[in-house]
Amino acid sequence: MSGLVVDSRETNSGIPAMLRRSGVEFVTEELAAGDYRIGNILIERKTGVDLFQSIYDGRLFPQAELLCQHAERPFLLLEGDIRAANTNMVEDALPGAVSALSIFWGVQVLWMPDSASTASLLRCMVRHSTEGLGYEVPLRVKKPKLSAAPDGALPQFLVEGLPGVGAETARALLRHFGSAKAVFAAAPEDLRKCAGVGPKTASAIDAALRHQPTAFRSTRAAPDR
Amino acid sequence: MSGLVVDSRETNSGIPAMLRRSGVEFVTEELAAGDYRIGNILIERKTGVDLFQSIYDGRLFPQAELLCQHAERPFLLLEGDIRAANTNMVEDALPGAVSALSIFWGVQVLWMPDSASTASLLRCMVRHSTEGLGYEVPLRVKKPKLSAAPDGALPQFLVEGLPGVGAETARALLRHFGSAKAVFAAAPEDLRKCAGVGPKTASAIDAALRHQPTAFRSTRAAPDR
DNA sequence: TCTAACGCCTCTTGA
DNA sequence: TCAAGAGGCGTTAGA
Ligand SMILES: [Mg+2]
Ligand SMILES: [Mg+2]
Repeated sequence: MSGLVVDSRETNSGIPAMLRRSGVEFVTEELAAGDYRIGNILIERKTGVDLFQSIYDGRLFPQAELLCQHAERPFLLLEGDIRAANTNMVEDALPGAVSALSIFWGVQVLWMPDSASTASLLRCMVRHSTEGLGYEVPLRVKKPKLSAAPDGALPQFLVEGLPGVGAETARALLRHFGSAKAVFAAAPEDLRKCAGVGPKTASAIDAALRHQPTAFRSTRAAPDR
Repeated sequence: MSGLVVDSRETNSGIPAMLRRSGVEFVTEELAAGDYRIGNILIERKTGVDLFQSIYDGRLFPQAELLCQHAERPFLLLEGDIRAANTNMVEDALPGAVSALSIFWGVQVLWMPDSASTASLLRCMVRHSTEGLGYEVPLRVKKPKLSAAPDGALPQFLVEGLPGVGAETARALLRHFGSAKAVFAAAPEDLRKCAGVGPKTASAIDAALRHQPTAFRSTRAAPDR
């Protein structure tokens, strides 16, 4: 996917320089909307002062509008101590603005404490959207290791993966059927014979085991669009 | 449209109380995913500590997956000085997580400085999504397009419980055998036909599935001695 | 999340 | 066809 484009007016924020220093490649252009573009992502960066100024003179929503016209995934990236910048507006101005931006325009509103963090975030977003994460994310983490785990740890862990099955039920199932393999092979009627498994859990288990997945979320490579 | 539903476990955050005080109506339920639901919007709220804890024990992405399964518009609402909560993790973990959630899961990430602002934000979101802004805005909603949540998460989760099997191998096994049930029923020789499974992994898997545990570590009752 | 270390798998080589 | 070795990839652990 396409790389990073930085709006020429962002130069004096110091962020482009930080990006360059950390080896991020980008081109500088005058963007019609937003400050940073990464593929279909378009980011408007604002300090607290910028933000309240925009709210004050009614430019915030038109700007969001513009952002939406130029990209599918609009972001507002707030930077620094936002609340301190609100000198003469009601407290609810911030939540109100964020709510409207997110609900009506689909704008994501992020916050970073300073411009160095903003640069890190941009660096990450560029990497993720051009190269992906580099691996598929594991859904199950902290497995009991085979050696030096108590006798029933691994089978219990396996069986606990079933929907509606926690530690108690997992043990009950294992006692009843003997092994994880047997549990996984059991018919729903037989599962129900085990304490803690009712009709709902039994059919959820059966469905989970039989389900033939067709698609997995991929994080290894850059997302398509 | 529909009103606000609050997860019962959010009660002690103080936010439901604030909402009630400011006259927002809501019902309390145990939500399967997320903390607040407004129509097709589902919001998971996290403080900095929550966030890093979730990253640390690998629950963040599975949670995001769940969020995506339960709503068309998944939100992550970060609260407070997030970065300050990162005590012992690589600095890039925060931007990395935010970027990944947004890019790969299509989660809309928002930020509010504190829980009072969160309450205001929720109040605004309820109002905005049920009544509109209340005044005329140049409205051009462009929905961020979310790819439909893939259906492989649960089977992958189950199969990943096997020793030596991570995200990659779990998917390979599921593609090869079709369902978790089939994977768990497979003979070691057949497991080996699958990329990523050699003799060691195959027999470790077989052993884990066949093993008949005799003892479980019990924490329910006081230890015997 | 990222980073680093480790272990396993696969493929190639060579006989 | 088999055995051995190098290299790459995937899994794990730790922060
Ligand atoms: Mg700007
Ligand atoms: Mg929460």
